[in-house]
Amino acid sequence: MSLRVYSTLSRQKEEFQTVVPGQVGMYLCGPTVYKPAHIGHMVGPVIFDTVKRYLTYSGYKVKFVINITDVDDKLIVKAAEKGTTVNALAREMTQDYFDNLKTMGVDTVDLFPYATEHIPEMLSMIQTLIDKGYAYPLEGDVYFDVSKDEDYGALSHRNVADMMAGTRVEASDRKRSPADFALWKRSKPNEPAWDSPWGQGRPGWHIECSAMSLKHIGATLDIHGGGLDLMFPHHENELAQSESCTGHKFTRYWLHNGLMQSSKTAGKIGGQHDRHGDSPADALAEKEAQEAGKLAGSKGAASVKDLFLKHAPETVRFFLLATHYRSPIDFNDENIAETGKSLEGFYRLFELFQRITTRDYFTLAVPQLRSGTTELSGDPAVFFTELTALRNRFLDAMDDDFNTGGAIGVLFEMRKAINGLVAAEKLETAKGSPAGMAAFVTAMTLFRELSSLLGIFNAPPPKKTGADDQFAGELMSLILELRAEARTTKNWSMSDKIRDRLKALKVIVEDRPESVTWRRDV
RNA sequence: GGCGCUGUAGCCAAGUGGCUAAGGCAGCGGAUUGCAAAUCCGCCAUCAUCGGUUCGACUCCGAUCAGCGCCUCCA
Repeated sequence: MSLRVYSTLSRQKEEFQTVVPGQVGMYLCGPTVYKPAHIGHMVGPVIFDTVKRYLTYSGYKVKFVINITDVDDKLIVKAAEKGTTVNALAREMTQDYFDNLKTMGVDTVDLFPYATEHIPEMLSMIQTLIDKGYAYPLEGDVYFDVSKDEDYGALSHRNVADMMAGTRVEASDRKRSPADFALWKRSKPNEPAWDSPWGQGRPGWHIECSAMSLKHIGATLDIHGGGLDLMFPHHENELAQSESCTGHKFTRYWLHNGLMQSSKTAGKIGGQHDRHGDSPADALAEKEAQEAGKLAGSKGAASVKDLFLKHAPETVRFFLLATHYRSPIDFNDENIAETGKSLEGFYRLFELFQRITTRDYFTLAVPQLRSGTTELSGDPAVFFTELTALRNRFLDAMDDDFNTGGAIGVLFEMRKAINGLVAAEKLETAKGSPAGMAAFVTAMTLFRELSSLLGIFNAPPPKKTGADDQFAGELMSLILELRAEARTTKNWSMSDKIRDRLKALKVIVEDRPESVTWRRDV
């Protein structure tokens, strides 16, 4: 099967064909760096990091760009609140963002362009739009004239008249139409400002993405990603500006990811949402409830760094990818904790591999390209037949609009199949055959090849608290040695007492055919 | 009001015009174990409701109910 992707513009899955064969230009709308990132900010990067991994594996050369918005109203307000400068705040929060990306395993981004470093490109674009009659300067601002763009609204499937009907936009007397949006805003005193043909000012929100994507990728992007909330007005406006400016199709495939939701608060205020009918007080309460249930708007949304105090980053990444990227994700501690539990079985498998083969799973050399995928042949033949089928299902799922949830399901099945092999071939005892061992290694190599496409299981899981302490390790050796003596004399009550008491201390002891292992379970 | 999305087992979740509707977590039964743990095997869903199209629908269409998003410079 070849790759198909769902594009918001056409509202259907399309055959994936790039502008330049074999190459992909991918642009993702990044953060406005005015506050610490929360989990919602990580969704897009994790998803598109995974997309890049898969495209690269499929043989494409991918350029992946995420912009950093470092000038914006919110930044200005926040910097003033904190008594710092816009620049200093932006730098601090950008670093926070980068730290979080790294922790989440997002390491395939090629470039993070900054808005403030692309002012000349934006000015040039704005000038072109004015020259072509798509934009008009007004008292130091410059607006895009929506009425000049016949396709306006195509992406979000709405038209200007309908939108106006429902909004309480006070018709700004200054703009020709309330729907017109700012390309350039004149600055007030003490605000960041740049010289322009229209006076001192700063860029509007949307123009930076148009200018930076044009400069760093080209007039036509293969993939433009972002959260569903950005579809309108941000992406609609980008689209309008860019196509009006360059005359080329702006983006081949629009990929929008679903948003994080918190079930803790969402839905508590029931009833039909009617923004016109409610009393002001009700409307306010309703809005607050909605804001709280919506991570992005919630002032109280935990920062990513706080989240990592409770959950391992790999668990969070796995959790995000277990649901299709276009679906909303219900984010709460219980759901993530459950994901954490379901990962334990994989960690057991990696330990098993180490124990049996004495090889380090995480340094297994794996194929980097689909064309060079792990060869699956040998004994037992039925096992290899099963592996082949599983691999095909995994890749088919990924080919179908990056269905990571389906692919993850295949990983669980692969885990079961491999554990089954180990049991059937008695690999954990001295009776294991060379062919069985070889099959085990091959299967784990394939597992690593596929799981790495999701950016997971690339490194050993973090040790549980206390388990990496050398002193604790030595004590455990001593205890287990004494327990082993008790067991040789069949002193089961002593043996069991030790194990039970350790269990109360969150130390799990496992007696295996030829060894005893322990681990922390916190 | 306008434009959209979602509703699959106790919970999370993939998917399909017809063959057994993935997988995980929890639960139950069994194998294994001195007993456990881990692992394996087995069990656990008339796919929100009603109607229509069809030889046949959970899948397509319509209505209803419920939840949610955007229209307000949130990823």
